[in-house]
Amino acid sequence: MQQIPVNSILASVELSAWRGLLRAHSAVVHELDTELRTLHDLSLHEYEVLLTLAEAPDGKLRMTELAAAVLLSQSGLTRLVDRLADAGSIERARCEDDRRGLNATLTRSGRKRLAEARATHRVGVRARFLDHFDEAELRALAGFWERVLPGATAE
Amino acid sequence: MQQIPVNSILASVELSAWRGLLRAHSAVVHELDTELRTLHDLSLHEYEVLLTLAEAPDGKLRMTELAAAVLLSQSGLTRLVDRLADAGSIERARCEDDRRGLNATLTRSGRKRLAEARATHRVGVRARFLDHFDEAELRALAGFWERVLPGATAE
DNA sequence: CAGGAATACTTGCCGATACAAATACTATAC
DNA sequence: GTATAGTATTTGTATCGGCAAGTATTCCTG
Repeated sequence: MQQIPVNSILASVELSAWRGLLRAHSAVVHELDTELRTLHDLSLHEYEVLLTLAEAPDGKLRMTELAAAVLLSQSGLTRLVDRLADAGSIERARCEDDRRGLNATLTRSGRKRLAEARATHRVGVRARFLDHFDEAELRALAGFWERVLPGATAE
Repeated sequence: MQQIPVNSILASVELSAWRGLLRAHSAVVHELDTELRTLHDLSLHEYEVLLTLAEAPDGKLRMTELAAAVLLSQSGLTRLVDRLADAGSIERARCEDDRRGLNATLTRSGRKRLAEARATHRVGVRARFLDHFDEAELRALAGFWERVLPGATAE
């Protein structure tokens, strides 16, 4: 898959492809995060938690599932949910069939908050990322990520 | 550049392209970081600082340049360099022509540390990212990042 | 060449996150 | 059914990184 000598310094295309990813990710994510914080007092991670909950089958998810979905450690998620719960956007309910577990759900206010933020974020992601590509390229990108990630890239 | 209704929910290809980026970045970076920490007691950021210094024209860089190169705030860089200096990998020298500034340089031990880590990291980046693509795709990726980043993606 | 603005860097402080240990509950083995 | 192991979550503690304020030095303007 490569005709570059295997132990050499990374070739220039490789560097551009790899470092470019780091830079692009950093720049775009930082801007989107700042935008959400400024306009909606929500971090990108918090936004993703609200969104993930909104899209969950029954509108509820276990803490562990939520942590996996937003790429956060369990303890990280616990505190993030603490914050969202303090803000009244989320509620935790002891799971009836397995009383170790908790289901997080959006409150009415959380749903409202998400709807507002979602409009902002959708536009932001388009403007800073998606609009730079045509549909074939987006498809190509999606395919690339599947190769890199053995696991899922699904919505 | 898009035939998707502008205010709709993000279409599925878009989601895969965007969320895939987030996931792929997170997974790959996390693994590379862990690898460097485990094998060389160096974070990815620390590694990048050492590498950036090694590749600098005179082997030295001002703190500000370094901060920009590794995508860190100035204060973040100050502390990172503190750590590397405590570890004996870097030295800070008051800049003679502008005595506000400091030049960071690698020590002999820092150079050695970098050389070791570099071998690991090169293989790691290939295995987890670069090897999934052929050369044309790498070129395509590099081009994508240039679009997303108005600024440089150069080595 | 004095005084004020700008620049380079560091420090004080704080928030976010991770890892490991603790807690609470469930499942399994006997 | 009790003991043991396993799972779900939280809490204790530490680190990393950011912002804003502080210090030192240089640049600019008259």
